[in-house]
Amino acid sequence: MGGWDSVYALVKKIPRGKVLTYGALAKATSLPGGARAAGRAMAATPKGQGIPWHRVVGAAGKLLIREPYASLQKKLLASEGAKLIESRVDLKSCHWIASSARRAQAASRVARARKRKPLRRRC
DNA sequence: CATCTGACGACCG
DNA sequence: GCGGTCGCCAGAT
Repeated sequence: MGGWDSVYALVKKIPRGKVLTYGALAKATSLPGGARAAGRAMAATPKGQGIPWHRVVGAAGKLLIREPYASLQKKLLASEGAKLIESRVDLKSCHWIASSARRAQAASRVARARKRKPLRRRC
């Protein structure tokens, strides 16, 4: 195993309905080898660990993985409310940045306050 | 031990 | 916006 634990940890931290690009992920975790390493990390994602691997997409929000994972990812993202356009995700509204976790937290709080109801958590 | 293969991204035409 | 090339690295055969 490599230092991919930090990668998985960060992926787990991605808010529902948001996505992170391989490049950003690699950068955020200081992964050597860049985006490719992030991709490998995802490919090697241990199943049953509750890791939302589907929230990790390509540079332009494009879904790069192939079947059968592709359809599954689409399905999961769609169920989370992510803006899906064919095989892409609208980063404009769904891109999440680890650096702005603080801000995202605030946004999350707002969303929660808006509903005032316990939002059913998936995954 | 040598080689191949990929869940990538930046660049170029 | 799309497709081809190159660099990069780890795991599989």
